[in-house]
Amino acid sequence: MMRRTKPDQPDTHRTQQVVDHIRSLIENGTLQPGDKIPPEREFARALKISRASLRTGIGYLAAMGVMKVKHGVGTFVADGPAEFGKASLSLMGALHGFQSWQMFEARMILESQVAALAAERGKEEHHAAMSEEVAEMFAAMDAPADYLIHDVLFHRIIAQASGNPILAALSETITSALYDKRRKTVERSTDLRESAEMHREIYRAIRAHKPAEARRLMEEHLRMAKEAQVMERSAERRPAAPVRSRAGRAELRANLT
Amino acid sequence: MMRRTKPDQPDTHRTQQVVDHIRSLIENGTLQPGDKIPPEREFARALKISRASLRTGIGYLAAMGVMKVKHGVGTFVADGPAEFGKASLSLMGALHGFQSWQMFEARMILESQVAALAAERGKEEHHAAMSEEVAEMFAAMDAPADYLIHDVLFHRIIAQASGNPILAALSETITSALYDKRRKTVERSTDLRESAEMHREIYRAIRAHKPAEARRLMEEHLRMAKEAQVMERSAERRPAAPVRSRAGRAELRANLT
DNA sequence: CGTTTCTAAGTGGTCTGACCTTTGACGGGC
DNA sequence: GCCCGTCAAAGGTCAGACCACTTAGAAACG
Repeated sequence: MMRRTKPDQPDTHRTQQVVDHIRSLIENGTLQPGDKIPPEREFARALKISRASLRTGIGYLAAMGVMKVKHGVGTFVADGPAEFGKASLSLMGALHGFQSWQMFEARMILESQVAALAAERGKEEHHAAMSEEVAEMFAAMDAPADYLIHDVLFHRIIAQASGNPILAALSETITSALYDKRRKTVERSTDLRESAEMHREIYRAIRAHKPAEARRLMEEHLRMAKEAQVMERSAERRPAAPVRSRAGRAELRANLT
Repeated sequence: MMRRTKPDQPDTHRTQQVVDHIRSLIENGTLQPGDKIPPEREFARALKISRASLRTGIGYLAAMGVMKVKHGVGTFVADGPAEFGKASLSLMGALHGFQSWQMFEARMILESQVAALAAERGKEEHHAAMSEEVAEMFAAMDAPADYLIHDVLFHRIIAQASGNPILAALSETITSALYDKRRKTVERSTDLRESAEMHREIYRAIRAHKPAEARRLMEEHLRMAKEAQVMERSAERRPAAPVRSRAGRAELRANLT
């Protein structure tokens, strides 16, 4: 019964093969954040696969934020703060009907807890960095765009100070989505002084290792930030996409063996 | 000075073009979860791009969990619960040195808050579904694998009952990563009765609309679950990958215009 | 007639190899 | 010494052929 053309290897799919290979390179330390991988043609030859397949695998990793591709320069291992796919949130928003208040709610829950952890575990280096950003915020109160940058930086440092990179990555995912939206309306903001002062208070609570207070202040801060942003885009388009009804019982079973 | 062969369009990169096109199809309701997109050859011709480029774009969307491709069948819009790239967490774990306790900590923070929200907002349909899963857990106490499935389902329903799909997606991301790990050790578990009873208590707190109690019980449950899992894989490999030191000041500035 | 098996069409996966576009660096001209 | 043209390197796109997996319907069998 003439056997198939099944030479030998189980020959897992190429994409998977590439991802696994690079994963192992990262795990054993051969590749570190910021490193450059070999040119596609060369790397493909080394892995004994076509350049097209290699590209598929790299594309997959790039989509998840694990790698960064620069046209005409090379492909690198991501080195910024961990994050779960920038486009991800907005894409999934379109797909699952995410609402603005839900983003704020999620952010509030995450960041307030993160602030509490930062108050428990923050080290001197973090306090110094936070202090610096607060100072920069006060200095940039009349330059909304600059202010925003230091605002984001401040929150990023807190996330780092929490000592939990996973929570930091989750926060980063939501914050960066919000940041993109914010950048468009920030020029209209007012009361940056009050905002800066709240940041200073949060900073003090964290430096003084007061978790409960840090959490409370962060919640208050985000609550006000939300209202401010809603106000900033008062006169704006309201497409109001039709929100499809929620999942049925059946689809909950997805991915369970 | 002879201009380039620049016919007309700004000609954004192909991948982006594909992603944007599909995004718009989703946003205007032409594509809904579960729908199938046209065959690659046909779709590529319609978009006036090569099949290879189309595939790159689809690959990007698939990597982020927005689409699902099935060899020999077709490509579909994802329909399961929202999630941020399954492989994502484990890949990023390798890259940023995620630790097990950090996953549990993140899960505890997210799920306890989610449980509180579910207690506030849960509807009858959710209570019914939760009740059913609890019953199934009691019925599967001597079949760890089955038990695990209903366990995951139970938590998934709570996430859905929270009324915040973003938080649900974040929980799902972490839970599914933990689920993969757990599946390997679950056969060794004991005390499933106690676990089932805790689930029942959580269910009761949510049904009774007691947020604070639901949060407390969920925290307690996850704390025990963590200890149980640590115990399950007592005699196991401990590679202890070298955790690279944390980010420097510079890389914090990433992605800020 | 019902069941099993085979076959072919449809669709995603991979390969090859050529050509285009973007960067960055080197080096000559002013 | 500065500016700009040129070129090599590396990623991006294309075209077309062929491979591999699924499914459904046809054909053979009981």
